Amino acid sequence: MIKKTVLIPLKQEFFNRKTVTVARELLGKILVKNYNNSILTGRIVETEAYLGDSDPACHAYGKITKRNEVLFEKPGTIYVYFIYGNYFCFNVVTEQEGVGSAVLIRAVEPIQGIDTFKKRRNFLKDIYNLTNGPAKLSMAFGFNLKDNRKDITGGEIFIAADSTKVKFEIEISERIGLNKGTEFPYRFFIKGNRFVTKHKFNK
DNA sequence: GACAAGATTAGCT
DNA sequence: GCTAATCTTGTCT
Repeated sequence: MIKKTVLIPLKQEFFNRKTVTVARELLGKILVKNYNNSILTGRIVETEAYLGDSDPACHAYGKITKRNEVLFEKPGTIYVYFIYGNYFCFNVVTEQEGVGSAVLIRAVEPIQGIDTFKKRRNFLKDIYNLTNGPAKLSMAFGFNLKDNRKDITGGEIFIAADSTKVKFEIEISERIGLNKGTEFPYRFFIKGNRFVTKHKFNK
């Protein structure tokens, strides 16, 4: 049922564009992690754009600190941060070096390694609940602070184009879970996909 | 050195 | 639908 596909990492140029563009085009792409000789993959179905200079909700808004400096690195850098005590969120830095912007991966559709995902998610049976949230997918893929600052264009973690070329419609909404900057329509997700986070905007 | 807040989730009602 | 859990980071003293 799962076709063997050739996974070629997206290059740095892909991320060296406007954050909103990258966020939209990341939909349908394949998130890949090589893990102890096995491989974990998932189709990206939901993203959010965070723009550094003009976006109060972005970690990079304001001044550079030790925590957010990764956001100003070169495009294609992985930015993982810890939140609410227990959870990680997985971002990819966009635009040119020195611009503090990134795309948050909010949800993926599991493709390979579902057994591993389930194990990491406390043997959850409902696959629609495995990776439909930024912290959930980070748990399933095993992302943590050790992955912060890594290069996503060539390493054990990367994003590949979808060779199956499945067609889908893109839906846009306001972002989720923020106190500031919620008015920006920077959230992108695949219309009708069951692996998108269940939320008020998604009803 | 101490404290408050946060791009969330799980679990219970 | 609501609330607790949980800890890193930034800011202030």
